[in-house]
Amino acid sequence: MPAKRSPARRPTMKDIAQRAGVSESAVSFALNDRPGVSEITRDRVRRVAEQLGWRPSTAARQLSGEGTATVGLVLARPADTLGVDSFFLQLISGIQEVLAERHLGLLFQVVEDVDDECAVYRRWWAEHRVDGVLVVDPRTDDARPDLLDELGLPAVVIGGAPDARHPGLSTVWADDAGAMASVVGRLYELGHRRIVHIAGLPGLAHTERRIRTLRAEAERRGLAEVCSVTTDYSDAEGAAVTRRVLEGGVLGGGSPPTALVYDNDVMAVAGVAAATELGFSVPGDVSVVAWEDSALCRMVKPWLSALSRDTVAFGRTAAVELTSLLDGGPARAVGVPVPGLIERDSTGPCGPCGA
Amino acid sequence: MPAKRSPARRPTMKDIAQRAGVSESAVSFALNDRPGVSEITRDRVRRVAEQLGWRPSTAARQLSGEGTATVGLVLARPADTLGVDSFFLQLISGIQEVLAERHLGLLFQVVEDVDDECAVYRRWWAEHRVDGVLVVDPRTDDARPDLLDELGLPAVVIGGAPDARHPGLSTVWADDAGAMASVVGRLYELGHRRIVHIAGLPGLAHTERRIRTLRAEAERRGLAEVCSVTTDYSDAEGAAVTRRVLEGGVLGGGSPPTALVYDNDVMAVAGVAAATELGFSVPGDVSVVAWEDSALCRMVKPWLSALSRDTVAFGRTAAVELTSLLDGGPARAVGVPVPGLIERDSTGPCGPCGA
DNA sequence: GCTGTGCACTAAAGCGCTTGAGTCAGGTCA
DNA sequence: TGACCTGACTCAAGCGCTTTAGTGCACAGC
Repeated sequence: MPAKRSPARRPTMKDIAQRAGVSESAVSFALNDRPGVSEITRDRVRRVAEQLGWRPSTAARQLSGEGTATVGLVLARPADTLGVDSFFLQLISGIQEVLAERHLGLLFQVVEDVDDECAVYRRWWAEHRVDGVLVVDPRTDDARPDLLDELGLPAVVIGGAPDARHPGLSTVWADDAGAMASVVGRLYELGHRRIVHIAGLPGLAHTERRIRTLRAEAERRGLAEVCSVTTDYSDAEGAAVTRRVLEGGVLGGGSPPTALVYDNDVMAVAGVAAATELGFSVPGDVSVVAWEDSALCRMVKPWLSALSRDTVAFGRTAAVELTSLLDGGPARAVGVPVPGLIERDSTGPCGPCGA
Repeated sequence: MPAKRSPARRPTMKDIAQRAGVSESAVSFALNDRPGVSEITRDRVRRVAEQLGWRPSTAARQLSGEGTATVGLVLARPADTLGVDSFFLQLISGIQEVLAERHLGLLFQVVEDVDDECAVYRRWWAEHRVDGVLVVDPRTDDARPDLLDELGLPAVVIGGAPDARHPGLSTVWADDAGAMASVVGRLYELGHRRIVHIAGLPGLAHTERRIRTLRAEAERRGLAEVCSVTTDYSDAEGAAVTRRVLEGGVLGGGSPPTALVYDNDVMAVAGVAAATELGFSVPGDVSVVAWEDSALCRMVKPWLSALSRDTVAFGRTAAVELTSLLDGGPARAVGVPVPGLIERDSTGPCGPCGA
């Protein structure tokens, strides 16, 4: 027989009942603030429970109809796209702040694509693993809301637009459209007329929203030479697209734009490097704005102007919505503050441009 | 009554039993590959289960003595330190690859410090939430191994040194000492005699190991002007320390070093920026090595020479060890390949230095 | 014919908790 | 005095599984 050190035993309600001299039910009532026991007994039970270091077994609790006290989050991005992006860890740490308070666990999974993600939801649901989920990276044509509806799994969509077709889902959304409009406005003010938007993954709801807004704003202002190019968010594509754009291969007329808006910080940094290599000075020849602020933006020269928002708070808000949903609250759509443009050194007036 | 769409019902073993015309026990035997049913019955049961989309309820399963099919990972780092570091997401995605295969869930939590981390372990244990845990950022004076021993929670320590005092814990470790020795060796070869190591958090086991090794190597080679400075891994401290070091405030004699070794990529990048600002050219005046390779290292000029390892594989290895532990395998200490130095443009021969 | 053996399968207990249906003492009211 | 509450508890069932101890049957050996 292996001399395995016998681990401590977990106390159960039965232990408490015995010690306190009452029935298990009484213990249950006492510990769950249900009527049916006197205050005196309740106190005694609570004390014993504390003293024994008792915590309810989530499994047992769940089996008798309560929830699992766990929410799920799945990230559908290939491992390498995940790398440098600081967004998710920040988001998650915001989420955790709220969940930890309520002793809710976070079940986390990384998968390759949305189909796998759906499979995970099904499995979690069938295995009774989670009470609800947080959905990130909503898409324009997204199978997930329908699925979650079908499964009856409470969910909040992070970064989606409010969606009338799924009244059961909460949404926490940032006003990308507003932010994009303000960026374009500011660039216009600085004299820029030729703008390229190096966007993120096509199909992502916020990517499409930004692209639409850019187009709308351009039309409104009568700018013909404005466009978006989608990428995979990687530094490699950021650099490649930047080269293509600056060599005149994208905008009409064969000449380069005077302002570039990148959908994340990683691409912006890579883009600036690429631009510099091609002999473009930033912001002399071309202005650069990064969507998403982070330490990265202050690690390169020139420091990048960036759209900054409080990602941790974003996560917190999402978690709060989910807990409220779990408490039986109504599904809602709540907005978070519009990202603000922090102007550092990578943006400037359009000099001898527009020629 | 609210017109709530009734969600799909989860099928249970009872449903399968009925449909297949056998008892629940038979179903259990069939589905768990236990003897006691004929192959014919087993097949029939399996087919029915599949057709019904049945998955075992983790709660029920656990309540009857099986595990929870969940492992835990807690990250004890303040939210802001978490930011730019690509290490953890990579590690986690490696871990996931292995866990997903076995349908193990990953319970994830971010906390402030190790005390909180211990509290989480206790809670998880008491609530029966996890079958085992992955421990990261081992420290020189670490309370966690003792605690996990006491709780009898299977665990693998990621990045620790093999630890004879805790025979129950597995360890997955990288040979930092070897890597540091090789870096010092290479720098020595290039003519560098004055080296400063901008280390990570003090108290972290691998930080201390690297510092010790650096000192040992310096002594062995008779280098007097070599030292380590600890930081919090942030770009801010990386830059600040770099300035202090280059202004001669750290090494004896008041003159700057000719080579800098940074414990992560973020600090290395920030450091190069700081050095450039002070008028030092890289690698002309000072060579720079980053410990941990990532896209970041190729986003700045000059491209950074870096110690590279396969972090995703690191995570995979750790997860494999944990699953083997859960299967009743023995605790082991397994090494992963020593990080290799990729020489890019930030390292070069020590020119007119050593004067 | 009887016991023995092996096999395929069923019955039922039990895991730790919640909960609806009792039970029982003490008080109220007619 | 007896019917009737009410508050404080206890009982026991049940959640969905696993598992131990059967049960019933076919076949073998004496």
